[in-house]
Amino acid sequence: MAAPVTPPTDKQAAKREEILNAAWEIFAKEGFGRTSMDQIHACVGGSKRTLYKHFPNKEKLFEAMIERISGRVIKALKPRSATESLEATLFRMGVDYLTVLLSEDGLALYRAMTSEARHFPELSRDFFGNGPEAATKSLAQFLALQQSKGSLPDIDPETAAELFLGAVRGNLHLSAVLASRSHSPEVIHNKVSDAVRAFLRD
Amino acid sequence: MAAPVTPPTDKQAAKREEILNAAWEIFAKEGFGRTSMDQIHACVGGSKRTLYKHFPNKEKLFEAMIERISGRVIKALKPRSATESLEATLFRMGVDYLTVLLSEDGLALYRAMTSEARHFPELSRDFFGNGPEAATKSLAQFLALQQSKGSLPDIDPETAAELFLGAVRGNLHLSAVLASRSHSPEVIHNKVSDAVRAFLRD
DNA sequence: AAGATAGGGTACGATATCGTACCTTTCAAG
DNA sequence: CTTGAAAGGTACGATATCGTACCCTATCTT
Repeated sequence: MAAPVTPPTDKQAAKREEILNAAWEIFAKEGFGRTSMDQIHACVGGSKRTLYKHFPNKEKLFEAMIERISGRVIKALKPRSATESLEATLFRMGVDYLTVLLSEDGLALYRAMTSEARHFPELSRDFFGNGPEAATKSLAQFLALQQSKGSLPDIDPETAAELFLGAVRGNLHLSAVLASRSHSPEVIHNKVSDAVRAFLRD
Repeated sequence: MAAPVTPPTDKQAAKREEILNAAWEIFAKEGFGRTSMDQIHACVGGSKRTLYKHFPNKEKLFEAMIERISGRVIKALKPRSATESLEATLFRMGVDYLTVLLSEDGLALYRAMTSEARHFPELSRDFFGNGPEAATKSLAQFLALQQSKGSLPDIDPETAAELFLGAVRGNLHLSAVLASRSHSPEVIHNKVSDAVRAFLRD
């Protein structure tokens, strides 16, 4: 006997996705406080009953939506395996990192997590841990490998990774978040290039 | 004849301060959306009429409060004149910068500006311009001076300043904002010390 | 084909919030 | 002492929002 209560899982899942997409659309633009369930309901269509069937309240909807988009953004942050030279790898990692951070979703997610960190502490802690901190650890691992090959001076790799990624962010992230400045790929490339040169002292 | 309509300006100003302090207390903890005028009114006491006499609505109160606290925080960011060695100056500037950024008010202000950047764009733009950007420019000026003395390689000073301050922030700021981690003065000192060493390549 | 189950559409109750109105109290000036 | 403006105290109206209740349609199982 198949589970009798969830046979048409596909449609339900599709509806769920639809709701989450609509919710993100509005939450990302307006923030948690200024977004009403009625707005989301109007955007997604259908009945309020089904909306509340999928997510029992606004908080739960917000959490589910954040976990979803967070997973997506963080996946884009995962470094690809490094087979190029030290300099090329640093450059590529920096560009990838900044590109995700400064993407529309990356910025909206960061704003949402910053705004609601006090009211959704586990959520934002997880975001930090799986996002920026994990990225730092990944880079640190790579740097440790390079040290074992003698291509890098013997500094604490995690410290070095943090310094490098901080330098890569520079003021770009702050200016995007606070001053709504958008940054072209060229600007990103130049900034990362500066950081790599300074890091490797060329 | 003294101005007949505003003789007790002192009391009015005192009341205004009181309101702004109460407002900051709650806004900083709860954010704009979750703070109600009734809460502020209850906290400051007195009549709602007088509250609205000083600030015609919630937005204006928020703006006035942000400008006030922002001015205070930014003033603390202004670098003292540098008379020590290059290394000592960099270190001191870094510590001062991080200390302000990671202070309770600094973090609350940053959260507020990030959360409300879309709805108070001039406010957050000014905050970025007078805060982090101005700090970068100050440091750049100092670095340019050092270059003219030959104590530093010939890189674009503003770029170098941005890289340095970014490295100083590292993950401390992110972890404080997103993961509510607090950082002792020792941690701050160590982090800045790392950044200075890397920057000067000692 | 018939009934059960999910979903659409909308109205509703409870509550909270913004900003105002009204009346009373304080307090300084003439 | 009188008087008039500023501030305290509180009630109120309008509106918005969260979550639920109802009722009707469509789709899927047996």
